[in-house]
Amino acid sequence: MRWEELDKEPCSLARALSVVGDRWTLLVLRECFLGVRRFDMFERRLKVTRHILTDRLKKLVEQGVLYKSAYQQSPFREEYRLTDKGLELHPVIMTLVDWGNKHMSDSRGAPIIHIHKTCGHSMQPVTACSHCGEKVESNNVKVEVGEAWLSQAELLLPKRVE
Amino acid sequence: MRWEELDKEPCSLARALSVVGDRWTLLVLRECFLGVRRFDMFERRLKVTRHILTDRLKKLVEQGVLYKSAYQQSPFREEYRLTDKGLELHPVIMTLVDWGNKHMSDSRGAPIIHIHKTCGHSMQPVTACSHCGEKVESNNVKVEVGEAWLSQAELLLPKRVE
DNA sequence: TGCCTTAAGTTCCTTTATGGAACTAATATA
DNA sequence: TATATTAGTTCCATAAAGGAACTTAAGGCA
Repeated sequence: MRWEELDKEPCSLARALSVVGDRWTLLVLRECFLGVRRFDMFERRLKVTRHILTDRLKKLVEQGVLYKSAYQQSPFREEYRLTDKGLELHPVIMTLVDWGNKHMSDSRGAPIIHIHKTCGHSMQPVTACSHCGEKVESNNVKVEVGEAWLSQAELLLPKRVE
Repeated sequence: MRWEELDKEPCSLARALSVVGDRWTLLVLRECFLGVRRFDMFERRLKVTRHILTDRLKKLVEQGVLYKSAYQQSPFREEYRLTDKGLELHPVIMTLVDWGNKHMSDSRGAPIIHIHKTCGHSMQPVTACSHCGEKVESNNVKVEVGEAWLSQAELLLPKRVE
């Protein structure tokens, strides 16, 4: 399979990765969540080459994750801001940060700390069930294919090995 | 910055992405969570070329996300299985699937449905605070740099734009 | 006026990575 | 003996990433 065909797959992970699954894209979005909006700020902070940055920002705008907003008229300049679709990637980034904190830290401990402003405490993100509120883990979740997708997605779920 | 230096950054997102942030890696892990263990099964299901698959599996083993386990002696064959470090990527994948379901679906609706086996209901993953249990969103979380990292990470958090 | 700076890119070129197909090696099976 | 299975490797063409220089449209300043 080629990478560009990923958005046609009957799988929401594949489709999500067709937007945020390549090099640098999630780091660009990290900057957005930290309040960065302008091209030169992204460039200085990410130290990524300009044409990769141009490409990623353009694709994120095309996908509706960011939008461009003029911040001055002469000369005309635009900045990049998160749409609602983009803001909803926050759990993805927090969950990745949490995994990195747990599994990629050295003796100095976690580089990043999340503070829940509502309760005032430092926190880890817990993935919970929207129905019962309990913590969800890989061994108590079953993956099914949506009805309308059954015909195209028959091969998505393998015959279970055990 | 070059991609290979990402694991040295004082940022857990960068470090996490140095392991799972390139093309195909998270799709390989999707297959692992669905029970796939053997090289040819990964290949048939992902339709990715063999040397990319070899490379990704090798890196995931090096990073401690997968481990190799012999399943027959003659000829000697090994399969790939998730370590605890790998299993803890489940929230990342679920959260990405949920975003894909919400934002990348067409008129047929979500391709993937999660069933919480414990309560028996279909569910969406909700990212909650480990301290108070409430739902966490981008506007009620503050990101701070861990004390031991302050000197190296002074530039990680930008001066706020507003 | 001429020269330097800022912001947001483009262009050019070299080095890596990806994608596709064919080849290898050690058995097992017909 | 010929073919199949499993897990790769090798070779080659195309695409993406990385680095540096160039562009464009102002604004500031000597």
